[in-house]
Order: sequence, then structure tokens, then C-alpha cells
Amino acid sequence: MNLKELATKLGLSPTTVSRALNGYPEVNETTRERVMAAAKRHNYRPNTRAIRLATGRALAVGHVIPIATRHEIVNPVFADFIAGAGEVYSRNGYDMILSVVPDENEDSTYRDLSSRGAVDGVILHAPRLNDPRIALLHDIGIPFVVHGRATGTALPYSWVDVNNRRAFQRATEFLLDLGHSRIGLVNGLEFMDFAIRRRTGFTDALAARGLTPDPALLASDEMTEIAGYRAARKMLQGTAPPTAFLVASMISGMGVRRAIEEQGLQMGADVSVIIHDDDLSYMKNGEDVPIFTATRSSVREAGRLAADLLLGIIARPETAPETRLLEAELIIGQSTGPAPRKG
Amino acid sequence: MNLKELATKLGLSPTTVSRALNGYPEVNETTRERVMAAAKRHNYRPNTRAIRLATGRALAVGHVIPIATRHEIVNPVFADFIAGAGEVYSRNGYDMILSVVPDENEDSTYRDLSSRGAVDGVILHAPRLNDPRIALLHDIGIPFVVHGRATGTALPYSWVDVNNRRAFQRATEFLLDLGHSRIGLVNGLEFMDFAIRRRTGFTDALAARGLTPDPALLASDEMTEIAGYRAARKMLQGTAPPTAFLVASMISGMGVRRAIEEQGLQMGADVSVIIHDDDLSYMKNGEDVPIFTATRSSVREAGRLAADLLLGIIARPETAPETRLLEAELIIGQSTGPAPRKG
DNA sequence: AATCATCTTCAAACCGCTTTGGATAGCAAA
DNA sequence: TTTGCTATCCAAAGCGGTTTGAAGATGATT
Repeated sequence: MNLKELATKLGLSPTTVSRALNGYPEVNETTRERVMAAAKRHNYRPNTRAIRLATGRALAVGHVIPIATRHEIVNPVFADFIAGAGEVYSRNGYDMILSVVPDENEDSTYRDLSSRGAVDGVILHAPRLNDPRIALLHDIGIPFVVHGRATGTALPYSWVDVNNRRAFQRATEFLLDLGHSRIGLVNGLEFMDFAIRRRTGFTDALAARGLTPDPALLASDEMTEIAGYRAARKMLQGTAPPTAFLVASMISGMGVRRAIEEQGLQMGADVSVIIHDDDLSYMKNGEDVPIFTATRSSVREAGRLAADLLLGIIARPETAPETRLLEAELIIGQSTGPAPRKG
Repeated sequence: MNLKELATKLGLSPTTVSRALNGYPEVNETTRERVMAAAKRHNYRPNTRAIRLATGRALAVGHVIPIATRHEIVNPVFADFIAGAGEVYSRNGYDMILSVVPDENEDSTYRDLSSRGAVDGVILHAPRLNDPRIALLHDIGIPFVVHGRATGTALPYSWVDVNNRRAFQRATEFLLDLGHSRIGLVNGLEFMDFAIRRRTGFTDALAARGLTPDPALLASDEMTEIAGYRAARKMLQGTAPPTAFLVASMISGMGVRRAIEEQGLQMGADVSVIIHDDDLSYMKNGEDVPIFTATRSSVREAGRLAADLLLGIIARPETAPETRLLEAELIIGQSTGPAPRKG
């Protein structure tokens, strides 16, 4: 059932039917109701392909997921971010298109999506230091919103981000206040912008108390269970092990806990741990009592905000870039306690 | 730069240019090369919207992710499955469109995607017992592939699935051979087809040794860390605690381990654990030595296979349904050992 | 020289919608 | 009665490709 058939059936022109369905004022209310009823009765849905061609809009938003050829890690926060963004798209009649591409093709994928007219805008994921993709998207001239920020980029752009620096600064202060002075940082990969900011927050907090970070207590790797385990084990087996850890994610945190317990130590009592909790739906940090003390910020909510921002830009392309800086909550759980007395 | 402009620039008709670019035989090789060169030089990409309308194909595949209004869990295996499927779509010039919708809208979403002409086919996720969506998709008449199977459905359909029953049967036998007779099953939600099959595998293996499962040792819940923890804790604190666990996922497994260690027991020595390992990229089960003994099957590979199958069906809609049953490997890790002597 | 097949190219229709630019009718204002 | 609005509807022209049906050019065949 297409527009023409429906129009014929109603004894109207396609023009009028189209206008009736799209809420244009120049159509008689009686006629509109008749059209609406017929459309519902015949289960008519306008063909998206035709709408897109006719209007010149894609009514779709792109998310590009680069897959590194070496370590093929799908970012675990991705699913929840997508879920948040997807809710917003659905509500607004937009489609979300996901492109999974080898990372060396990422640039050309953005170019393609744009010149093929497949999307009206894109979300840029996982920005890095001096991320060249921001200049690329500016160059292409497509609306975009960054999930995170890219330190070192001069161009203005819209973004949604957690205040990572502040979160880790507060977490560090919390540990310092508990008497910990040897704190291990189990960070994400430090070419990622969020990891850089977290590290800055950590070192800033130490510096404010006249402490300098021990290089042996700084680790940076993928945020997987195994990487967390290894980093923590290495530190714990060192000559001057830490009494506390600051950890990049819930998943790394489970690895850190495993390393702690493997040493015959108890998390919370012997060694304190604070994680960053993205509030993933399948990785809840406890319910009544949180397992981990954590800096928490919902990545799903970030997805919603980013999608909202992007749809706004698509609707009004001239407006100045907008930003949303989310503050993480500090949640006190069972994984932290006063630093043990020496000896 | 569109087709008409390019044609004018070349002094050719749009017809010829279109044919040259699409490899039709009725065009002079010299002309074709000239066209190809010009297309590359001007960075011409045919407008996807126009192609779609003209050919009547969507060149896109849909994945619908229902979000339960209560417990808003985004299935964690989803990201890896999508990544696998996405690779295949990209390689074949298809777009993947993701619809995140409240679960009460799932049916109408399929109808919409189809009647709007937004997709050429869909992947059905997370089938349940007697899943009505299979009949729905049949009714709509859209090509589809199911990730998993739906026990109780009479209609034929294409699917990709792991042999869940066999995997859990073998895992159970392995534990029985180690001398365990009280085995706790920490299963996924048992309205999900895969969970039903796993339970069957478990009880079949017990039955073959003349054992019947103790209802106190059967748990069924979301596959989250916290749910795994709770189920295991409850069983361990019961009057006749299990000496081994069979667990639905790596994430639940971490919860089970937490419960075990909280009781002052050691996983592997005091209590054995076997998990099902979906081989998620961010949840690797160790590298040199697996942390958990596991039945392993890559969900990413399943995604690739499902996508392949679906594109095949889209290309040749008349062919009979095809299926792929994957066998899980049994990986021996550190989490299993002989049953402890009584007393 | 006329006929015919082959190779190469093109004009125009079409996909299913939106949107521009009238057209018609009814009614109030002049 | 004529003019000017307003309300309502429609024909036709896009959108940017693909595809059908036909035509011109070339060379071989008769």
C-alpha cells in the first residue's frame, strides 16, 4: 500500500493525502480525519526510502565502531551508550546505523556515510589526545557530537563527557583522607582522552598533598579483567606494594580484586579499591550496598544526552556547539577502609 | 557531485555512466575507464537514498533491541554479536540499523521496519520458549535469521545457535567424573530458550548417572554479577551446600566466585566452577591459563555466521531455511578440581 | 548495395514520496 | 456585480539513481 493507491482509494490526490498525514494546515479537518482513518485501516506507512530521497534528509544517525585489527576489543560501555542514544532516536523517528569497520577504514567510513547521504549526523566515540577525527568531521561538514573530549583540539565542537579529572581527584582525596599514601592507578589506555584526564586528576590530588606518583604504581592498559588483574598483581608483588587502588572500570576492578585475594589479602580491609562505575546495566555495582566504592556516572544517560544534542544540531545546524559536563557521584561501598598501620 | 553532473562533465548520458560504474557489459571498456577515473577524481559516491528507492532494496539489515521497562538490562553479549555481524554487513555494502525500543513495541517495530521499507531482513535476538515473534516475522514476510532457537515453534526458520544442551551436558559429566555429586546450576532466565536447553543438558547428565537435581541447587536469574553472587551465596549457606557450580556466563561466574571466597572457600580447590564463556572481547577468560573451566563458543563468530546466512536469504529468498549448530569447546581452567572428601 | 547482427549509447519512464505553483469554490468586502 | 481573500485541493516537477526500449554506428554477410 503506497501513497498513490491510498489516494486513489480515497478519491483524493497524493498531494492532499501527504499533507493530511503530515499535519499541514491547508487541508480540511474532515478530510484529514478521513485520510487518517483510511491510513490506519490499510496499515499504511510511508516508504522511508522515498521520504529520504524526496526530503534530502537521511533521518538516520551514524555510529562508527572501529575494530582494531590486533586487539579486537569491543568497548563494553558501548552497548549501554548505544542503548541510551537509541531510545532517543526511536522516539524521534530516527534510525541508528552502526558501522563496524577495521580501524584503518574509519576515516573513509565517515566520508562515505556523509557523501552517500546515509546519515544526517554522527556520534564520535572514544576520542583520543589530539584526535584527528574532529578536524575530519569538520572538514566533511557533517553534524556531530563527541562522547568525551579531545584534549589538544582547537576546533569547537559539541560534546558530552563526565568530569573525569574531578572524579579521580575526589577519589584520590578520599583515599588520602583514609590515610593511604601508596595508591596504585590502574588506568585505561593513556592515549584515550578520558584516561589522560583521570590520570591528571589523580596526580593533581597527590600533588596537592605534596606527593609525587611512584611510576611503579602507574599502570595503563585495556580495561579488561585480565589487564586489571595483571597490573594489580605486579604492583602487589613489588617491593613497596600499594595499600589502595584507583581503577578505571568495574571490569578491571574485578581483576584487581582477584589479584588482591590471590595474595591472601582482603579487599576493603587490607587493600582499598575505588573504581569508576559506568553504571552498566549488566554490571551493577551491588544494589543495597555497593561492592566497590566508586565514582559513578551513567554512560546510558550520556548516550541519551549525546543523541539529544545531535538531533538538536541536525535540526538547527547554525547554532553554536553545546556541551554537557556530567559530574560523577562518589559512592561509598565496601571496598575502602582506613590504611592499615605499618608493620 | 551527482550522477547527472558527472555525466555532463563526461559528455555522456547518465545511463551510460551508471552502467559503466556498475559493471554492465554493454559499455565500451575505454569509456568505462574514463568514467571510473572521473568518478574517482571527483570523489563521486552514488546517493544511497536514490539507489534504495530506484532498486526497491533497503541495503540494510535490522536488529531490534527490546528494552524491558522494569529491569533495563542490555544483554552484554550483544555488543560482540553485533560486532561480528557488522563486519559482514560492512564488507557487503549493507548498513546495520539498530532499533532500541521498549519491549511492548517490539512487534510493531518489526512491522514498521518492514512496511517502511527500511530493511531487507532482520536478526531475531534472544528467542524464548514458544517465541511468538517467529510467527510474526513469517507473517510479515521478511527474511530473518534467529540467534538461537525457539523450542516449541513449528514453523521452519534459519538459525545460528550453540549446542547449549550438549555443552552443559558435557560440563556436568566432567564435574561428575571429578566426583562432584552436589552441583548447583546458576542458570539464566528460564523463559529464554538457551537457558532451557542448558538446564536440560544438566539434568540429562545427572539422570544418566541416576541422580535427580536438588531444587535448592537450581537457580535462574539475570546473568549479572550480583545475581550470580546471590544465587551462589544462598546455595552455599544452605544445609547441604554444593561442591560445584555450573554457571551461565563469565559475569555471573565472577559473582559466584565472590560468594565462594566470601565463605572462606577457594574456587578450584574447595568448590569447582564451570562457566559458559561467550568469548567476549572485553571478558577474556585468561590468556595462557584460563581462569575458569568453561564451555566456550564465540558469540562474535555466531554474529558473523548469522549475518552471512541472512544476506544469503536476502539474495535468494526462495531457498530453504539453513541452520548452523556450533559446538562449544570444553576448556579446562583453574576453577575445577576433584570433589573434596567429606568430613 | 542491401541486410543483419553486434556494439555502444541514449531518452525517458520509473521508484514513492514532498513541494511548488496554480486552480477552484465560497464568501466577505467594495 | 466585481474584486479580493481564504480555504481547499490538485497537477506536475522534482529528489538521484536504475532500467527499459530504442536508435545510431560499425562491420560482416549475402
